Amino acid sequence: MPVPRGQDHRSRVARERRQRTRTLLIESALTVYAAQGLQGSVIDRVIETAGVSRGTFYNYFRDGEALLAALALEVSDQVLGIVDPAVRTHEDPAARIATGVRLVLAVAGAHPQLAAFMVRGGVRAIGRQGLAVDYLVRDLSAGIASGAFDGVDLRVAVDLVTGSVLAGCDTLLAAEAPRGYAGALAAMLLMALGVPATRARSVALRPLPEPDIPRDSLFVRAATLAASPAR
Amino acid sequence: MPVPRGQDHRSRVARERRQRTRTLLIESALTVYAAQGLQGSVIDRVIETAGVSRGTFYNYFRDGEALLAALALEVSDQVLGIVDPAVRTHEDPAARIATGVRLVLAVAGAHPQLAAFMVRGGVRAIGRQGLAVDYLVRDLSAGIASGAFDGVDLRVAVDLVTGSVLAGCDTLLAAEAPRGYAGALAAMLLMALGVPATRARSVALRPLPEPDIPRDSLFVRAATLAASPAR
Amino acid sequence: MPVPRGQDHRSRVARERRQRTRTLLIESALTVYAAQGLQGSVIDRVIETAGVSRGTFYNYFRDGEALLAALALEVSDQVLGIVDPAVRTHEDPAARIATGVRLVLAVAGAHPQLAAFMVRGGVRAIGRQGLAVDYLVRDLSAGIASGAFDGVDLRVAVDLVTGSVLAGCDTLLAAEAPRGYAGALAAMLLMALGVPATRARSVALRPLPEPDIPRDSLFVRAATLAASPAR
Amino acid sequence: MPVPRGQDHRSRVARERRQRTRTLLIESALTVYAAQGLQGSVIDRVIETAGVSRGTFYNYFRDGEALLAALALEVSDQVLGIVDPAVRTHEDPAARIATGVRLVLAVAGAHPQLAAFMVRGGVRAIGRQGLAVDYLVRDLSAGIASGAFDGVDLRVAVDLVTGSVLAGCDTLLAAEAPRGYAGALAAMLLMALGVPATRARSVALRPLPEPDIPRDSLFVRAATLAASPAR
DNA sequence: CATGAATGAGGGTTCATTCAT
DNA sequence: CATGAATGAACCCTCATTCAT
Repeated sequence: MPVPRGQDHRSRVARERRQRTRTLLIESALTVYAAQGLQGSVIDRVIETAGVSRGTFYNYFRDGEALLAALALEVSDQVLGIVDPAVRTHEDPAARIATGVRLVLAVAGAHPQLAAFMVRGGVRAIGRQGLAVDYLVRDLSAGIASGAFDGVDLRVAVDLVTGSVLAGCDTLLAAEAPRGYAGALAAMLLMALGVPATRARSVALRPLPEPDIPRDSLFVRAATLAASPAR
Repeated sequence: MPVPRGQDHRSRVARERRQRTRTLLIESALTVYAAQGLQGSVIDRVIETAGVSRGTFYNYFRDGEALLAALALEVSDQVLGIVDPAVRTHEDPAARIATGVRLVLAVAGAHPQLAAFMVRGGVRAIGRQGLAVDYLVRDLSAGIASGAFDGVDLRVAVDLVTGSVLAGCDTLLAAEAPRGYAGALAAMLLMALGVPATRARSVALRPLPEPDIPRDSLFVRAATLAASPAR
Repeated sequence: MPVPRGQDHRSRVARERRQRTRTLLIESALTVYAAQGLQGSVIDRVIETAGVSRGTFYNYFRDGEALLAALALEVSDQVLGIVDPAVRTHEDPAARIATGVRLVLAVAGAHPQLAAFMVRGGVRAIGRQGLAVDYLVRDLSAGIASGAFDGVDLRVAVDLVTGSVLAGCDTLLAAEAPRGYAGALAAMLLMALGVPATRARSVALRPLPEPDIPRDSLFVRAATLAASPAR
Repeated sequence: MPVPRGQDHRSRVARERRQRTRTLLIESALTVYAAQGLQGSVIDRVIETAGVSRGTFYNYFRDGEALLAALALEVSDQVLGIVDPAVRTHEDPAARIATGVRLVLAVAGAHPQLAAFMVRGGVRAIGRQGLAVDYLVRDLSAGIASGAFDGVDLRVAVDLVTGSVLAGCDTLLAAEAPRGYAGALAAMLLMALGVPATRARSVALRPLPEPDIPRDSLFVRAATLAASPAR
């Protein structure tokens, strides 16, 4: 009669539980930040949404800022996880930019919480140093170097793209985006970068594969949570 | 029924004083919002900066929100007062857009408090309904109607311009803007709108008259206040 | 018809009110510290005792520590104000020490809150640097220099006196002090300092003037407060 | 009905382990109390220092108070175990008092954790009822009865001795004690008790055997623990 | 109208203790 | 018995707003 390796088993179970609670808190945080931005009683609402006690929160995050940082990191990770693989299927810098922009807007459109998080100050949290900007810089630089984006200043281009996408999220959130909004925005960005109109439109409007959002992604789970808070 | 002169005089003086205090509070508010956004003890700092008592504040504004609204209105007014006259000197929609964008960035660059206010949430306060957007819509619509901006969706164009300018303010604020930043941004926006590159650059890089910022404008006075708070 | 100097009057009234509240808080603090020492919910009880709101407390003291510091200073001041004048009526170091010790114990005996405050940690707050110790050092040094306290180490003597007095306060607080307790303690301290027994006793047991405790002293008012908290 | 040996063995081993953990917790408690008094997260630090889980702690002590009580008892026991044997080698009450005082200070000097524990409130925990005071009373009473301490009030004498020793610990802790501090203090105490100066000094300054502090005493082990917490 | 003391709801954080595994 | 996640009461502190003078 084999004895279960109690030690191992116990600690594994504990570790898993810990991870689950941490994730739950981050999901709740997305829900809360999306709903009310950075102001007000963040922690209170997070724990209520998560169905967890006040003390538990502080067992996982030193304070609200730490939570926001963790959330920003997670959001950044997951968005990139969805967007970058599709971006990488292209060699052409213009196609990469267009794909990235369109996919980000697609995800934001499908997950209003993400759009809201970005618009309501989350982007500040991710910051200029955010990974997403690194990827954008990567593709813009390649285009500039290859002559595809002739005479373009990197800094200006980054602001153009990030600023437009953020404003786009706001529009998506307000449900005021016309059909083909994302494609049109991407096309205009390419034109701004010097891509001829015809090509810009053909690249930016070509069919886009559905973004592959995992069933248990942060965004999906947070949406569920928003619909029916734990407890 | 003749009003005694004394009466008249007294009430005029009183009205002027009232107006001065109100203006002082709005200037202080700009200083404070620019310095710390919406977090922390806003009103405390406003009255300290203005050198005015707590009670006085509430004699002029019902609450903090009312102050923010008044500030947003004032900022919007003054920016337009500086920018629109210069914009109106042009008939050409492209020139109008470029001039507007460049001047807004010039003012923001010259007055970090304005840039900070916009970036730190002031834009939310001004809102989409803000006058500035109306003017932008006016010029974009004209360009679309005239065929200058061919195949452009108004909504997308608005987002592109406003988003880029806002991101630009952030860059200016971080003092990371290269020389010619505003012109380059304007040129790219024109290209995005379908203006051919050569023309876009010639329009967007042509010499710009110094923005005419009145000596006693909100921005100038707020800067003074930031340097040496009243009292 | 003379106009009241409104400005002056108003600000004077305000200043007086401010002072009164501050004093009230310090009195309440003495009551509270005496009752429960340094542990537990100090601020809550202070404001309840003072009949004042939470916010008011923080308008006067940055935190509990600042309150304790102010209280310690005040206690130190007032005890010395009562004790030192009587001490100074003597030239003889032995008489000075004996008078000081007896008076401190007399005040502590008459005002259990003072005794409790010292025993419950207030002395830590006053600290070794407290003024009282300075005065003690002054008199001990004089005695050592004059040869009255022959072969005595200052540091050791300070500890002997302060330690004994503190222990004495504890005994007074427990109401276990026999008649003549303070005099007997003072006599033993003089003997420890090398004063011959007969003289020590004659000096330490000679009639002592009643300590002159002002009607509105901290101790008297705190006692009133303890009996019937404001509101 | 013979008990199987295995049973016996197992339970003995278990009992010993239990005892070891309990001791470890008490040692950790000394370390913690010495370092920070009663403020802050006592239990957290105790279990961290002991390298033991939260739950384990509560298997050994009902609550924090029970731990403090156990610690106080243990400290008291061990100090007396070191001091009393040496005291008992003397018949003379004066020698007994002097030896006791000097040894307590010697142990406190050698083990700052002990000094800190006593000063930081441990004495309150040990309380007047503490064994040490019983032993002091024993020797003082004998001296009074024998006429060696003529005209001395027991209560006053107890306060004098305990108060001075406690103040002495504070001085030792601050590392401000001059050479010969303990002897000088003891001599003054004897003089306070009526012992003539010459005799007091000869008794209190005579060579003192090194206190015999067992290698595995609470103090030694706690010091080790402070240097390198378990785990 | 100006003043500034007072208010108290609101939000943040800690830590002794419990309990399922 | 050991473990450590979860708990929540108890505190601490802030700041927009009111109101008597």
